[in-house]
Amino acid sequence: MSASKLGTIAFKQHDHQVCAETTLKNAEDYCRINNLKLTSTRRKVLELLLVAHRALGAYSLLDLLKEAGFRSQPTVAYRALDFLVKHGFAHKIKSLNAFIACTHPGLNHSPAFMICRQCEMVAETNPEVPGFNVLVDERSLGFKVEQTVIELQGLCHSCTEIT
Amino acid sequence: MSASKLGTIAFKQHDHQVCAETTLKNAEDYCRINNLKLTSTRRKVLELLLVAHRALGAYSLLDLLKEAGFRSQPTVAYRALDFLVKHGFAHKIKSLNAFIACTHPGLNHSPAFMICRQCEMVAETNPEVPGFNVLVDERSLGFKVEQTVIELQGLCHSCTEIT
DNA sequence: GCCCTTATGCTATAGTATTGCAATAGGAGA
DNA sequence: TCTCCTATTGCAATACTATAGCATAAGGGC
Repeated sequence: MSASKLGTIAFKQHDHQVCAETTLKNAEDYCRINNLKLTSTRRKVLELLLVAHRALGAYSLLDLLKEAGFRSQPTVAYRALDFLVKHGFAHKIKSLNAFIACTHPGLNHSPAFMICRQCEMVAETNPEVPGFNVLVDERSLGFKVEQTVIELQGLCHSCTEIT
Repeated sequence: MSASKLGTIAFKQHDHQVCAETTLKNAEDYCRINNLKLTSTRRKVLELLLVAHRALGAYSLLDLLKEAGFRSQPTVAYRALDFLVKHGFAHKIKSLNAFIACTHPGLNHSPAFMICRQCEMVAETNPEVPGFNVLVDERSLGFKVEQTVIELQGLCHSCTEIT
């Protein structure tokens, strides 16, 4: 049985390649509509992140870019990542200094991430995911929240079972 | 009027020097009781963090250590910081790659931080701070949370008023 | 005194990210 | 088409953050 047949609710099963292609197509559409340029480097970086299906450091990405025949100076990766993050196609995981593709881009959303310390999978929550809820009352906090970084580290369902 | 007379609820006013001394004394007590060694470098780093009263990068800290007559190799700062973080005397703010003193150390707590992008102040929430609440239901998430990184970026009360 | 553990000294290097400036490409408007 | 403008890319250097490895020293228990 292939690994893609296994899974849990949050770290759910699917074919990465199909998932990647669909998301890439969506990204292209989104860019066309919003007059953004998904240049070949940017597209490749997004594709690499999607196929990897986990968080990648900028320099790992750079290696992959190199293999794919792109230039491999840091700026190449960082510039593409800046673009992708800025427009919601990817997120930076601060805990890992790494980047992950976003599967529902375009929204200016601030998701939370669940990072499995064992299998290194990163799951992004979205408003539909039950079980997680952050309540912020800016008035009583005395703080105007503009951005949130919420990263939960622990064990995903699969890894909990194994242990 | 001194800056210490001003303030908000979350970023509340107080005399940093007094605050620092009290917290340092508490840290000493805690270490004595728990058989930990608050060596002079560790103590100095904690003091510097407390007096700065904001997040400091390891290398800023290193500069301050140097001024204070300590050695200034990175390991000096990082080792002290490791100790302080490990035992709850300080926290690392991942968003900033910087460190901040904790004013209620010893507890193995996972606080949330509010980071003002304007004045760079960092406030640590604790369970008593109203207005902030994270609800995690591990069962429905399918994820066993071991550690949390929660960092809110925005504007503190004072900076909101000014703007 | 001896052993063990923890902390420090020291050097080197790994890993992450940005700056600055020149060159180029592609679209908008004359 | 030509020109201007803006966004992107090429390129080199450098800044910033963090850890590894191994030798030495300090302190506590027996």
